[in-house]
Amino acid sequence: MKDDTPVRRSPVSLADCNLSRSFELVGDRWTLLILRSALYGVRRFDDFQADLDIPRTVLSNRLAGLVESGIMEKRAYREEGQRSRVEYPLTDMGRALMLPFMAMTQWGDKFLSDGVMPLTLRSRKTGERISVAYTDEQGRAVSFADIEAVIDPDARKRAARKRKPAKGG
Amino acid sequence: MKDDTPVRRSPVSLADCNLSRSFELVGDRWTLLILRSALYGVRRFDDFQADLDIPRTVLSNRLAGLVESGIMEKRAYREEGQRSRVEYPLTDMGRALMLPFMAMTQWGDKFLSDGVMPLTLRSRKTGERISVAYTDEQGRAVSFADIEAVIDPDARKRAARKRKPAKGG
DNA sequence: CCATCAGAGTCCACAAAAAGGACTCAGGAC
DNA sequence: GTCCTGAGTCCTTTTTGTGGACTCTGATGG
Repeated sequence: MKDDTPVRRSPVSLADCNLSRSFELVGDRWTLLILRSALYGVRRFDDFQADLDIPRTVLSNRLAGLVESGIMEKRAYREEGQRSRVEYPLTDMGRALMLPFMAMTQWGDKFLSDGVMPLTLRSRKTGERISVAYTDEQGRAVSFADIEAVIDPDARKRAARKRKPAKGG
Repeated sequence: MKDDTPVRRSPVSLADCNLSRSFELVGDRWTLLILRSALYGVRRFDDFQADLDIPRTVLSNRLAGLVESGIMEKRAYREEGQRSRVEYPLTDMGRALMLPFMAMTQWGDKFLSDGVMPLTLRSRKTGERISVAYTDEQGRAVSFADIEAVIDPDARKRAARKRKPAKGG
């Protein structure tokens, strides 16, 4: 973001930063791996457990947290002549994590993969390879070099006003 | 990715998945926060420490890991008439994390923010707001609904061949 | 009606990692 | 020589994770 100016502190406080807030919900090794499996389609307790070889206590805690955050849902399901069981499908909020996760996958593809990519995206219509990139308002890709960050120094105040609009919002 | 087929296991093993490999390097709460500060421009040990209020032992360990991964660099710097000290700038590999991190920020903006965004991106040329999105090969934005995932079942084998090309690569 | 099975957990003992604070070490400046 | 600052290390306490056994529930089957 900066090239030679010495930055001593992040310009956005941890409490106001939507990135660090995201990390509070999903920024934990097991949570990230659970979400990876979930985005691949896994939904059931024992399937997560076997897929990731995660301790059952940890899985139980993480799933509860993800449900509380609204990223997953806890729901009963019933297979043919089976009794009712529980599954953990992603909500819209959870499915929206596909974009950052694919951006991260792309990063891994580039820097960690020997050039082999087990998972790629393609267009249903044209079959073209799809990637994640910066785009402008017309939906045209923009190179990283042409981008600058904008910090809104009043974000904290405006957030406070939004939360209790009685006091002047 | 799937809508009603029951998926029992991830189609890509943890060892082959470039997403889970990425998480091995950066998928830890403190590591993610250190990288956030680094992308904001922070570089020095005590600055990271104060910015994040991170225990010094943890910071020390994490920075060593990030240097070993090639995400950060450990380098001496010298200010005007000061003695030489150490800084931790991001490498190209580290700076490339801006894309997944901005994708994650966008997710936080949408789901966690009350609509307030302290950090946004804009085009240096046109001033337009920049966002992160799926794009096709011509650099045109594509909606999520038009995308499908493609799994390469031979990725594991091809990766092995790439790593020791003497045996037939 | 009793035993069995599978999914979805909980409980407990042990190990690893994080938190917090004091301490060290190096090299200029005073 | 003494002070100061940046960049760590060391040590103790607390928290979290790990791994395995155990529980609970409701269908199935003999």
